[in-house]
Amino acid sequence: MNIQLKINMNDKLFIRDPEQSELGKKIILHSIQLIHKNGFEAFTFKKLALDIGTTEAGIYRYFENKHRLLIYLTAWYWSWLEYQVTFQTNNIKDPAVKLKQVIKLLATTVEDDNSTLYVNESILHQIIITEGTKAYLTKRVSEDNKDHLFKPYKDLCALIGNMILECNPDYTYPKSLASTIIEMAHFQNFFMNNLPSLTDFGQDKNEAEIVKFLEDLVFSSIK
Amino acid sequence: MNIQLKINMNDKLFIRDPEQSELGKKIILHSIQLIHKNGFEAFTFKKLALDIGTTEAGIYRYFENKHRLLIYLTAWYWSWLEYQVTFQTNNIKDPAVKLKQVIKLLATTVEDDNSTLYVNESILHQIIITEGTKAYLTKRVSEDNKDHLFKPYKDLCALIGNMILECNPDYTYPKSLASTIIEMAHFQNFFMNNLPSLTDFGQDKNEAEIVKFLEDLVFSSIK
DNA sequence: TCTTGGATGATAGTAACACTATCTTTGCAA
DNA sequence: TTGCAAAGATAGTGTTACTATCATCCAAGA
Repeated sequence: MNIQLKINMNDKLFIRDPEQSELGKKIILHSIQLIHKNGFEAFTFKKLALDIGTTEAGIYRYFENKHRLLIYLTAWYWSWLEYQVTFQTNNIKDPAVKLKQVIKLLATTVEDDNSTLYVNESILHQIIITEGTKAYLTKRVSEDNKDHLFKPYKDLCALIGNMILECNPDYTYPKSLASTIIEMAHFQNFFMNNLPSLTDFGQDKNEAEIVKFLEDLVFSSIK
Repeated sequence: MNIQLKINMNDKLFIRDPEQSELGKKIILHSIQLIHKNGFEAFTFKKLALDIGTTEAGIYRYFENKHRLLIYLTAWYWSWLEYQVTFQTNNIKDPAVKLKQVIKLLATTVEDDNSTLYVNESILHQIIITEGTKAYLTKRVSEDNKDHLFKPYKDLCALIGNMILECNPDYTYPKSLASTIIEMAHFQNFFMNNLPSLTDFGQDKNEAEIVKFLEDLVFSSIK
């Protein structure tokens, strides 16, 4: 089976759709590599252009600025992850089993998905851990939200929130618990690898421990 | 009673101690105002100098760059908060009551503390919500951690972790739960005010709801 | 076959940002 | 009174974050 996955992106995220051209795809591919390598702060369109072999102006024809590109990458990731969640929980009847599967998907290193050609999901996952929150932790968040730039994130959160309600329809905080496990899946991972004393996983640095912590957190809460 | 609170800062955080001079104190005072007003990305030493009525070079004599200044402000805040936590939970015997008090301190708007003259804790709290994680979500995190720049944050986390253990010595994830409630006290607040559909507090935007959510989360987990 | 328009390349330019350097002035302290 | 450190004043450099313009190239349509 050779299926290709096409994620529809909100067209306010870009000036010209990067999926519609070779240069556009290169921008996505190389920006993921560069941001991963040097971090978002050190990432510039000049360096990206040099890396690709095009010019700065060329990049600006696709994205307004690097912050928009970051929002694009995060939006792409959340959309892809929502698809993964839907796919991987399909046909699971027991809502608790379903929720465990989701936690695993959130907190475990993703394998590179070959049905998307110019995105390395594994590296993108690393970027989301370190840079993901910077997409919305800005003064522009409300404006950007009005343009629906964070819809994929909110959709995933709503999906998980509903799964929580499936487990316990009386639980009072499904959405907050959903956003908590999404963010903590990433933060605990970052802490484990960089500031281990903030976690209980410092010894073996094992993602499975994060999964166990989150499962304990969630299932204790919804009981 | 007129007591003044002096927080001892790691001297790797600055080039010249801002608490030792008028100009230094102005830098702290005005940087808090400017970052709060325009956000950390738009904040520059040029603008800060103009705001204070000094020159760019003057600021650079105190702080290496704006990122170091941000780490300074966050470190100050966490130290101050640890003091508040210690003070406000003093003489409370029941560990559960203690922990509830801590959650309230974390998730509730702080009043400006008049025992610190040139820091407005209330505004600083807002900054920490939006910009706090940017202090450590960088490529430099390990180096900065080696210089103990995040010690106040880690100390607070350890303190709360120990309170959790006081409630239940058998709980497996005290440190991760501590870092979770610290971060979530802020994230849920940010979401409530900016991306409300990620929370269950969209209607009345009441911080007391966040407190209830966190209490439920914590006490369900440690049972 | 010609042409036309859209994508790209090449080049240039500007304002702001992130510093560094140097020299002068000020104020207080030995 | 001299001396020294903090602060002010000014200048300069390389980089970042764009914007503008003009040339080229290529594929689709007339």
